Amino acid sequence: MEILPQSAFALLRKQLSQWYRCARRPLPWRLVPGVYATVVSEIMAQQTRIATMLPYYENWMRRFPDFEALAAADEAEVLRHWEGLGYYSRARNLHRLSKAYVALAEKPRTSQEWESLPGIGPYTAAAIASIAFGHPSAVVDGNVVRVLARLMGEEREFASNGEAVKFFRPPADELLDRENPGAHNQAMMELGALLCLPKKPRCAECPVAAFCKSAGKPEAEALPRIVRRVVEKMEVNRVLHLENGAILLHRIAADAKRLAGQYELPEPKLLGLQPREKPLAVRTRSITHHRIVERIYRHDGPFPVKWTKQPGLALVPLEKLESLTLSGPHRRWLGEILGRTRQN
DNA sequence: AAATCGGGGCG
DNA sequence: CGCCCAGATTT
Repeated sequence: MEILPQSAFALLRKQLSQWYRCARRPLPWRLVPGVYATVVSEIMAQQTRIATMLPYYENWMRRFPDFEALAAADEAEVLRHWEGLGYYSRARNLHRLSKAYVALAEKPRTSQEWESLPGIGPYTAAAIASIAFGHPSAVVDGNVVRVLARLMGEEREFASNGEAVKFFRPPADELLDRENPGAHNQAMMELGALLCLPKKPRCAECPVAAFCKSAGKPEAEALPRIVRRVVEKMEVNRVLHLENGAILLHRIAADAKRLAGQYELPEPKLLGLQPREKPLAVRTRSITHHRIVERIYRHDGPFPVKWTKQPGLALVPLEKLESLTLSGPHRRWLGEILGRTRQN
């Protein structure tokens, strides 16, 4: 896998590491590093922008400062701290991981050892082993795929993100700075996050532009070429019903595939209602390849069918909302809608 | 190999 | 509305 002439590798690594030392963001897991901080930050960052997960990270570390604290916590409280971040299996797996970790006499160190723990795949295992233990395992995430595709001028079309990750693993391994793998891996990702942007890359500021086949060219923006899934649109109606300082909520079944055990505003069909003309509020959210428009209708009663017969429906006093895990952005919605309703 | 997870922010 | 983010797991 010929990326560059051998003589160029050492200089590229040096340019990259010098840039990284100055340009790296002062992220909390860099300021207060450690094995636990690395694990939590890497799992929270999966498929999630750093800016999005940052407040969750701070809150999480206050409540669960180490593996022991997390292992001792209830799953309900763990999920409550993940509420709104999405991909909730990450939180369950991190909880399981902590319980397994504290029970281990020999703690995992290598990438291979970490990958046997729940929620740890190839990327996260390599990240933990390199950053927290200095082991020479190269990471390949979305940033690294983009940086390498442009560096190498790789124009082939990949059928999926996974295929691209597989393709760029050998060159990532070859390029890895084995003397300083943690900083090198983070530098590659930081380059993708700060300069080698998906659109309008800032090649003029790039420390490795001299080695890059796409630097300064308009073609850079088109790399990597990955076939993306079509976005599916969905529409959902929901009912807001308030009664004596309580709100009607639907608890999603514990064995449901998605959002198990979480609370949401009930859909009209659960209550035998038809959505009326004018929604109280309209909210849009998205997850992976879904884009969901949700219309929230106010209903003061009465109900055509006795809803108390429906499983999972319950009137929850507003002051008890704090301890429940609400689905996705529901807590934010309720804050907005109830705040407005109160004024009316 | 492909689908799923039903989150969010940006241009 | 399209794109993509420090991906992993299930099918």
